[in-house]
Order: sequence, then C-alpha cells, then structure tokens
Amino acid sequence: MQIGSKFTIGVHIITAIDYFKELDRVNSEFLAGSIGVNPVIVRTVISQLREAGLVKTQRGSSGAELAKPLNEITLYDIYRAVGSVDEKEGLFHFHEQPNPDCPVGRNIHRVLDQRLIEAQKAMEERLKTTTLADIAEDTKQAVGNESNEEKE
Amino acid sequence: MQIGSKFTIGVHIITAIDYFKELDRVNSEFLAGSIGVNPVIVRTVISQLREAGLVKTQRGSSGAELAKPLNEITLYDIYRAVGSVDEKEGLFHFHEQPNPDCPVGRNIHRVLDQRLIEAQKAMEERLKTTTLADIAEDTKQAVGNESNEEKE
DNA sequence: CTTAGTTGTAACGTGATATATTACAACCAT
DNA sequence: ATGGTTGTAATATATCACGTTACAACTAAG
Repeated sequence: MQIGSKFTIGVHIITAIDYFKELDRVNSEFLAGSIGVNPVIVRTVISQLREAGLVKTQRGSSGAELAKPLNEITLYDIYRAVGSVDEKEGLFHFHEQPNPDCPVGRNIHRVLDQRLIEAQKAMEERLKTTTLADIAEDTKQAVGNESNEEKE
Repeated sequence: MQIGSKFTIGVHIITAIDYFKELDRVNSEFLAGSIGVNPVIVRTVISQLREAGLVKTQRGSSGAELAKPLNEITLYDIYRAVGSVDEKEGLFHFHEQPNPDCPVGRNIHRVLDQRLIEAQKAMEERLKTTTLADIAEDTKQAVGNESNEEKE
C-alpha cells in the first residue's frame, strides 16, 4: 500500500507556482503539463490546497498564486491538505473484529493503538521539518547544477 | 489509504501464540476465531512470519510456536514480514510522469525523494522500539485489570 | 496403513479506492 | 458577447485488500 500521489502532486504544484510566478500564467493546464497528469486532477488538488489556505485561485480567472510565504508551508501541511491519511482511520488499518470472548482479542486494541499512533506521528513530525522554501531552494540549485554539467 | 490489516493480524497472531502456548493448541482455526478473520488469512500471514523466521509451523502437524524469544521480535519485524510497505516502492507514491522538459518536473524527484524516505524511516524506527515482549506484558496486565474491575 | 485433521497455497470473487476522463455550469477578461 | 478558465459532478477503469473455496501434501493416532 502507498500514500496516494496527490501528496507529491501537491508539492509539485506549489513548487511550480512559485518557480514560474513571474514567467508564465500558472494555470491548471500548464501545471498538468509539468506534472504529467490530467488537468482535472490538478484542479482537484488545488481545491484542497485552497481549502487549507495554502494557495489562492479565482473561478474564471486564470492562474494560481500562493496564499502564504513558502517558509510557512511544510510538507505536512500539504500531506494534510490533500488528505493523504484519513484523520479518523489513521495510517494503520486494524483488523476490525477481534473476538471479545478472547482475552487477547478484547485487549489487543488498547495495547497496540497508542504505539501505532506514535509511529504515524513520528513520520508526520518529520514531514513538518521540511518547508516548501527548502524544496524551492533545492530545486533552483538542482537547475543550476544542470547548466554546470552542460559546460563541462 | 492505509497500511493493510495483515500487520495488526500478525501482531495478534504472535501475541496469541505466546499467550496460549500452554493452554490450547494454537492452530489456524483457533487464531482465526480470536482475530475474527478467515483461517486462510491466518495461514497466509503465518507463512510470511515463518519465512521471516519469526514462527515455526509444520505441514500437517497442528499448532504454531515462536522461533524467537518475544523480546527479539519488534513491531517492525512483523511490519516487514507481512510486506506492509513494498520495499522498492516505498510508503509515498510519487506521480510517475513529471515532465522532463520542465525544470521543476525533471528535478522534483531528486529534491523530494530523500525527505520522503526519511519520513518513512522515522515511522519505521519508531516501530523498532516496541518488542512483542512489551505487547505480551501489556496484554497480561490488561487482562489483570479486567478482573479487578469485576471485583468492584 | 488407513483415516481424520491440519497446513500450504492456488484460484477466484468482490468491494473499495486511486487515478483518468468527460461534461458542464459558473465566472472572468477582453 | 465571446473565449478561455475554474470548480465539481459523474462515470470509467485498473489495482488491490480481503474473503472464500478447493485441494494437494503432510502428520498423528488408532
């Protein structure tokens, strides 16, 4: 199982909105071309990012822009915005009918749950340590390294 | 998305094998009753636990037993044994066709990948900190608390 | 050595979900 | 007014988790 690609698509979207903000009109078709998915997917993800207060768009008017400075947006914000993991269900799917007539069956939940939550949190806390400013900077640097390679 | 229930089923299985080792014959039907799933599911998971060197079983001969002491089995061992996350694909599904003609598209992978791996690792390292001895102990304690509640 | 019971595993069914795609109303800019 | 864009619903498709049936391989016990 895997966390859906809407998460990395969301990161790509915000990175591209920033990267191209002065060059192109960053609309859903342009983004779809950069990401390699259908424009409707892009608009869906952008909708979720907008609801989370990360980007601004206007119906009918072309182009998206950021609603926050890059250094105030973390990977975790995007992960949450696109609903990578259902908040109630959690990352780990527990088998649903442990037997209440069995001492192990009726206690396994309370014994395990907290530890699973903590493992999930460890991952999420890690996502909070990277901001989109980090991603944007690394991207610009990667692009810079490309032109160095050309010169050689 | 969620990590499949085979993980918690695996934990349940090992906990129950230990818990009932002197009382019952712990076969796949018994375990299936405790867990609340089909016996074939149990046998499938046990197969994976066996391949990982965690439990011992014998074709035709009833019952399963542990291949290692409980304190040498971590939640991570089970998580890996049952293939909760594909080792090559990783926890995060990356969109597969970022545009190589776009500076963001052709660099997003190298900028993001390492950070996603680290987030996944943070979760997995956390799973390593709990052994099945901890789970077994907490289970026995939970069962003990039950009888206290009865007395009141 | 025969019989009952168990394990291991293949095969298939089914429902849920991720992603793609079509369609169109609401809206903006010119 | 017109053309282009956004927002979103509706539908299609593929993949996957889990359930279930079936049966061969095997053990144990009479």
